[in-house]
This record gives sequence, structure tokens and C-alpha cells, in this order.
Amino acid sequence: MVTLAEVAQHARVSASTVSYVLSGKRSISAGTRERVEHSIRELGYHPNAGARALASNRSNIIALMVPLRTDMYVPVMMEIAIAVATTARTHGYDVLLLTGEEGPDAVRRVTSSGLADGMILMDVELDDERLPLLRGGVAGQGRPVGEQEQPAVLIGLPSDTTGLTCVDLDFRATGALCVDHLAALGHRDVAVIGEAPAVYERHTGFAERTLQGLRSRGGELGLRLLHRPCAGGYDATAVTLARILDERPDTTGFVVQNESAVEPLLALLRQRGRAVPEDVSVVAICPEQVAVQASVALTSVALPAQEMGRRAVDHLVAKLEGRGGDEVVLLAPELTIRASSGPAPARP
Amino acid sequence: MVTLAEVAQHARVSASTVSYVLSGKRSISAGTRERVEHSIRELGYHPNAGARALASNRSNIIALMVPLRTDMYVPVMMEIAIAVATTARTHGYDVLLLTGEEGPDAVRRVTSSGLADGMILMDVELDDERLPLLRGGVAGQGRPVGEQEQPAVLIGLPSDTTGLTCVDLDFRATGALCVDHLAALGHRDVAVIGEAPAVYERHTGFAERTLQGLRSRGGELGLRLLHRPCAGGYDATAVTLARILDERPDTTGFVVQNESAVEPLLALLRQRGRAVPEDVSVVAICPEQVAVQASVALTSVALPAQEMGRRAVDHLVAKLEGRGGDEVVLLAPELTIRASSGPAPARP
DNA sequence: CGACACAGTCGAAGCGCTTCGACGACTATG
DNA sequence: CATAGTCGTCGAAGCGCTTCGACTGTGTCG
Repeated sequence: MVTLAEVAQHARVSASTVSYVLSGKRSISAGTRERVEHSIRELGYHPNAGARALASNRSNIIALMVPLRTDMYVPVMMEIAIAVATTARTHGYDVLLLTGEEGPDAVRRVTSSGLADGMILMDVELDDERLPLLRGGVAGQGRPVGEQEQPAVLIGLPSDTTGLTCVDLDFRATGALCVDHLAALGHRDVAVIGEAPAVYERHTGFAERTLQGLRSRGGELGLRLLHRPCAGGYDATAVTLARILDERPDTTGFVVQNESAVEPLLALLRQRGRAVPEDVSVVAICPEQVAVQASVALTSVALPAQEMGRRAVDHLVAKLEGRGGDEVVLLAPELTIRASSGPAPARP
Repeated sequence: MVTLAEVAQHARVSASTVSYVLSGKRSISAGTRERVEHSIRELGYHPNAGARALASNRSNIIALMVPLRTDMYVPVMMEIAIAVATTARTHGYDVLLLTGEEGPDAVRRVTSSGLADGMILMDVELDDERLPLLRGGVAGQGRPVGEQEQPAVLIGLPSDTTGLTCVDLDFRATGALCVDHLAALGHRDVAVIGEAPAVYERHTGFAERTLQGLRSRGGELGLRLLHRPCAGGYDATAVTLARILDERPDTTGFVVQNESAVEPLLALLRQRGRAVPEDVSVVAICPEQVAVQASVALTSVALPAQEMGRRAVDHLVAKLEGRGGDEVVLLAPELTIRASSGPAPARP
């Protein structure tokens, strides 16, 4: 193992000089810098992470807490995780992968052991038990003794965002956008095939916010909106669709939020002789890829997974460097019109 | 921040005693142990990771290198990653998430900075460029100067496994198992819908090995086997299926390896009036969940993602603790019969 | 032309932990 | 009863790095 001292010796300078060449925190003459850099390359030196963390009190590691359950949006999670990892690298950080399993304990462990400099949390619930540990110092509202603030960014939006930095798609606007589109095409009866019931029971923000957006805009536009949670998969979707058409036979518009209900829905509609988009229109909220690869290319609002991962890291790094404070970033949804939506059929 | 020294002071013992209580490397009297543990709890002490890594030369971190591309098997990757993370925690390790992006450099960086104690690599190619850095000391075959061995476990199987520890599903046996099943049901013309062409071009081991298994057993049993790569998604699958039925109209058995071709295939067969399983049988190689949720519950060989993640960690930890050496672990495939396969229809 | 700023370098302290050797107090052994 | 061994504890020496203050030499200004 090559150490700083060996590099220093090889370059005939002191250890501190090598350190300053590496960090750039003091000016170094061009000649010295070159000699040192040459020695570093020649010896294949890599600074020891532990020593660095100990001395500088920064680990250059970001913790990423992913949900343990794999019941939803797995590809989206993965995409976010990968975007986080690659973006972090461009800032010189590595990413530590935590699962939700440990819950708040993980936050405490990582914070107080100095394992990570900051953390990014995915799949935040509306009233997440980890939040108290993360909130910035709010005036007159100290944290429990011995707990210090951990710079953090949430991907998702809890109900109370004070002292928190959050990045998320604007799901309210997303819901509104879907409704707008269908209403503009003349649809009056719209069904919403939502996430699995468990997702609502957990009070996952995005699902509820989408619904709010759908409902409030739907109300404004005078649509008849029917929302049904759906576990996804073929059988569950079949049941959900049957119930919907039973209750509201005139339904001509569908908004689907559960990506694992998308393909089953299309197949079922086909089976029932309802052509897409001639008889019914379908708008999905799902990753681009799912929309494009579906058996009917789907009009959809994309889930900008990469963008969210990138933004989360950028904000966290800004915080770590003392720039920028708490902030809620809501990404504007974009609707892409594809082949699954069209004018509502003429009323009989 | 609470330090070891403060705990020691609080418990009225020396710092080293606290350290030994924590590590258990020397015997401690029950009374002292209790006092120390009490102080630790009371002060909310968490050892500083950097200091620990520096002094002990072990970081208690495992690096997990996931493929950058998200073109295949994303849920499987995610499941493996989560299994790795949770299993690692049970051994007292955390997991560092690396993307394939940096390639061999990431291996070098992590190795020589002491960031991680060992690594797990996913999506290994047959002749992966990272392998030379990982191979154990093979007799008479030293590593380049300055490179030291990094304890590693691969998930996947390269062509040359000398000096390597690998964990994978036995894809050869998997292929054979699929063919066996179809042959036993009387199918003579079997088509294989494989992974995307790019996967074969990269020489990803599992795809080629599955094919070998299919072909060799198919040959023994006298089947007519037709293999076609398929990018997945509806359109690509439609093209692939059309070609297959064009070339071999008598095809009654399908083996599908690309999970994103599964649902499209079922829809397309339905459309062409070929009933599953009455007219054609389908066997899939995919995660359990996909098989169960499909529009026809699929007879399948499951991809044991969790199992692979767990095993990889267990083996790596064993290595790190000096137990066990290089080894290739091939998990035996298991075929679950569901609704998508049945006796071949009588010949006209 | 002396005082002063500043760039460039060094030495040393110290980050919080592990671990080695030492040492006193006991217990077993012949 | 002397000797060896064992158990439980301590002190001190680092691990490899960052960073602070100090020092030297050069250029600048009044």
C-alpha cells in the first residue's frame, strides 16, 4: 500500500505539500505540483479513505436509503439509484446503499458514525418516522439532545416539509394534466386505476397527491371521476376493470398510475372489444420505456427518474458545501401524446 | 459527537477496555462489561467509522458493482441489490453502490483506497476486463506489480473461473430443464425467444449458457430448436414471433428468456388464435412474480435473485474472515408448472 | 531602502480508534 | 509453598491523513 509519505519522499517534498496538491487548499508552484502529480501516478497512489475521513471529518460518501419492499415501481427506483450513484461520482462522492429495513436506526447509525456526509431518502411517507431526525434546526424547535442535523434530501414529499429539502415530480399537477388531456378530448367519465391499496394505506405522498390533482381538476371541469386502487398484475386488474365498467359503463377515459396494471388493462380492453383509442382512451403515469413498449404506445406523463436522482444529489452536495438551504423542488410534469388517447366516441 | 474516550471516562475504565468490550477480542469481566455497555447506551455512542477503518485496516464495507445499463432484468438486479444490502447488514457490513461506469478503475480505486473490504460484481461478461484485477494469486501467475488481490465474488459466470468465486443460477441446467419439460409433453418444434441481441454481443454468460443447455439437451431429445434473440417490448416481440411462425409453422413450444417479451408474446398468441396451453405451451425463465402475474400463469424456472444476493454476501464474508476459498456455486434450477404448458396438440 | 504582504513550503499536532505488550491479582499445579 | 499460567485491565504507540501556524524568500509600496 502506497502512502502519502511515500509519495512525498518520492517527490522530495513534505507530506503536507502533497496533501495541498491533492486538495488545492493552498497554492502550490507549478513545478512542485507537477513533480508531485508525477510521483502519484508513478507510484499508483490512492489516498486512504479511512484516514482521510478521520482527519477531515468528511467521508465523501452519500447514503441512499431505498425502500425494502419491491412491490412497486422497481425500475423507477433502480433508475433513480443509478442516477444518484453516477451523479454522486461526478461530485467526488460514493454512495452507500441502505435499505429501509433498519428504519430510523439506520439514520442514526450513519449520522453519528460519520459513515456518510449526507443522505438521500426515497419512498418517503407523508408522516415518515425518519423525518424528525433530518429536519434542519427550526427556530424554537430544537432536536432531541445529542442528535445533530444530518444534511438530507428527500425524493418524495411528506406532509410537513419545514426544514426539509425535497425533490419530486409535481404529482398534483400530473393528475391535473391527465384530466385536462382527457377532458379536452371530450371524455366525461374517467376511471383512475391507482396504486395497490397498500400504497395508500402507507400514505405514500405521491399516490395521494396524484389523486388530489385528478379530483380537483376533474371537479373544475365537471368530469365524473371514479378512483379504484389496483394491485397490478393480470388478475387484479381484471377484477378492478370489471368493477369499474360495472359501476360506470360509460367510462371512456382511463388514467393508470400502476405500471404493472398497464399491459393487463390493454389486453383486457382488447378482449372486451373496446378499441384503444377509438372507444376508450388511456393515459398512463409511468416511465417512458413502459409507455413506448406497451402494446399500444401510451399517451403518458413520464416519471423523470434520472432527473430526480440527479437533482437530489446536486442539492445535497450544495448543502454539504454550505451553499443553498432547504427547498422543495417540484418537477413540472410533461404529457406526451402517443397512440392510446383520442377523441371521446360520440354519445349514443 | 461522543468518542470512545468519553465513554471510557464515563464508565471509569480505560479506552482500550471499551474497545475490547466492543470487539470482544479480549475477555472482560461481567461487571465492567455492563458498566461500559450502560455508558455506551446512555451517551448514545456510535464508533467513528473513519477512525475504525484507519486503525483496523478494515472498513466493514462491501462494494456492489451493478451494471449501468437498465436494458434488462432490472427487477432482478434490484432484488439482488436489496438482498445483498440486507444480508450484508446481518454480518455487520454496509454496502457501497458502484455503477459499471468507471469500469476497472472503480475496482482499483476502491481496492487501494481501502474504501471497501471486498466486492461483489453483477452482470459479469464472459471475458470481463475487471477480472484480472480480482483473480486470486494463482500459482506461477502473479498479478501486475502494485496490484493486490481484492476479495471478490461474482454474480454470473465468466468463461475462465480460475482464482474466482462465482455464484449463479445453473443456466445450462435451466435450459435443459425447459427442454425436458416441453419434450415430455410431446412438443417437437420448440422456439426460443432469447435476450436482446445486444446481450449476446456483450457475451453475457447466462444467455449463452442457457442456449447451450437448450441446444444440447434438445439435440439429445431430437427436438427441432429455433433460437431468436428478441429486444422485448410489444413491437419487437411481434416481429420475432412472426419470423418464428413463418419459418416453423409447426412450433408448439416456446421458451422465453426475456421477461419483457413475456406479456407481449401471450397477447400476440391470443391474437393469432393460438390458445395457451391448448395449442402452444410457453415456458419462461423469469422472476417468480412475473410468472405469477402474467395473463396466463406461466410455467417457469425462477431466477432466484434473493438467493444469489445472499449467497454472494455469505461467500464474500467467509473470504474476508479467512474462511473458505475460491469456489463456483451453481444454484440448481427449479421448474414450477403453472397454466401455460400442457400436452402438445395431436398432429394433423 | 526598510516595512510589509504574500506565495510557497514545512513540521508537528491531532483526528478516534485498535492492538500490542506489560502488569497485578488470582488460581491451578507439582 | 514456589512457579507457572490465566484473566482482566491499562498505557502507549501508531494507522494515514488534514490543517494550523511558522518560516523563508520574493516582490511592492511608501
